[in-house]
Amino acid sequence: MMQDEKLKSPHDCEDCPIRHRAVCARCEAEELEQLEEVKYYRNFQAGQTVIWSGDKMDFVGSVVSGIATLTQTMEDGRTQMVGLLLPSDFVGRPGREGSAYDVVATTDMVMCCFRKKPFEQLMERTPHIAQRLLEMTLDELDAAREWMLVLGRKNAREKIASLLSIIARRDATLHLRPTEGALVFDLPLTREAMADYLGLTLETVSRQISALKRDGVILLEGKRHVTVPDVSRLMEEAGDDSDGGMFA
Amino acid sequence: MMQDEKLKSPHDCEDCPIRHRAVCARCEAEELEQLEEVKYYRNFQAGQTVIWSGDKMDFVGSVVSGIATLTQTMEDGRTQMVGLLLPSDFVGRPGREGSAYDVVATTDMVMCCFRKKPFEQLMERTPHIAQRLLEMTLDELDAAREWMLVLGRKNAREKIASLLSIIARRDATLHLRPTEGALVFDLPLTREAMADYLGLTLETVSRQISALKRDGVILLEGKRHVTVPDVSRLMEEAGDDSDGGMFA
DNA sequence: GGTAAACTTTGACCCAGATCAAGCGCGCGG
DNA sequence: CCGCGCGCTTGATCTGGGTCAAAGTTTACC
Repeated sequence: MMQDEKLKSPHDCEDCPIRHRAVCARCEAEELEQLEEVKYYRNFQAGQTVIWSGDKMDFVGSVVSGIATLTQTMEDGRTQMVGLLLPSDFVGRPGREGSAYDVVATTDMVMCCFRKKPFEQLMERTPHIAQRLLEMTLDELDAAREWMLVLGRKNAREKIASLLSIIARRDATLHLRPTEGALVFDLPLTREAMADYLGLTLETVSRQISALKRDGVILLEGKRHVTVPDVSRLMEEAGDDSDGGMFA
Repeated sequence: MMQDEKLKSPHDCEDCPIRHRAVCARCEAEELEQLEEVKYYRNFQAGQTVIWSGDKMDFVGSVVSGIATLTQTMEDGRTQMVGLLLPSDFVGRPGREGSAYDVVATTDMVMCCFRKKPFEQLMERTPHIAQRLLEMTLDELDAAREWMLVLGRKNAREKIASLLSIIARRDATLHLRPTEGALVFDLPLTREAMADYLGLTLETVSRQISALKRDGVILLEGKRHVTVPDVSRLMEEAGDDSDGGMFA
């Protein structure tokens, strides 16, 4: 296991790729300067654990690039993914010592970290940060509740379709790819990780993906590269309102 | 359907039963005065809908007494409860027009409502409110994620045990009932509502409750009055660490 | 006090998804 | 170039919880 390196900030907040969507989105130039003082970057390799559940966290931060997962594990080993962290998502909880979940990088990842104590103090002085964090937390809560519907009431095929459409949607907003009608993206998760997200076994995930492919809902190139020829068809399969405000 | 009544505030914030746990918990006397100006109370009867999903909300507020549920419904009628609102819990989302969920009173309920616009403005001026709301939202997010594990990975018996232990725990913190060893409480939900919370059918809920009773994990008086003779036994059945910090 | 409606329990049966078991294909180190 | 390991697919079988059905119990309202 190579140790992750702490780098001197490789770039300014000003031209940070997540400048306008992360927890710092609303900050003024002067507020950014204060953040820069407690900030540092960390690189993680695919597969590396960022934080273990229960561990003391001395930082919070934002995903700059790459993808991480948030998972919970029972004593007997059953695991449930409870969050998928994409660029601009926030990691850690101000006002709490330890992490409640395992955070694992599933791809190589760069995080913009803030030392926890100073960040918490900064938050008290800087409403722009607290406001933005509240907004992001409310969004995450909505996402978590939407996922509760998926876990509690959807069948395996609908679950897979739901996951694909969420990844597709987030991927689309990320690197603004218009692609009229069809969507193309890479799955950032193994079949097993998908199973952990969906409350299924990896075998069922594999079977349902094969079924969606067979039925023409998706096209696969290799195991990970997905094309969705008809997005509203996918949404139907997910059991959601078709075209739920997608063309906004 | 009798129309709910809008009452002139029946009591002062100062002696409000949820004064120190609701969104106003951190407010100073002077801040409370400002809140009082935009506040009013509403009573709901058991079974009454507080807000329909999608409806425009012109207020936010706190549950003062009674219990409400937050549910999501698919077009074909499948429903999933995504939240249980107990006294001091916050209803509504600042910065969003409509409600994403149905909110339904399951018992007679009193809500302390704030007109939405003025509340939002107040929040910008009053860090104590925003801070507290952030804290409460983070707690709800943790609860939602814990519930994702329940929905995704636990079997029916563990689900029921999890629900019982959550209700017992929240009930205990509510009206500080020490009751060494044994816990006693009333189920605030029908079997069907429990099923909607747990992603089960009401038949399975009924069967598993009977099984827990048969096995001596719980005692029932009538359908709703529950005694838990051994809390750590219940936690075991739920698949959680036994005595997870319960005796704090 | 009686009847209807709502809620709950229990039984019989079935099926979606879990489990167990092979085997494939690709990338990597030797 | 080979062989090993990991991720993935597919098949066979099993089972927990869903579905359908009936009947018991409580509550609410005439």
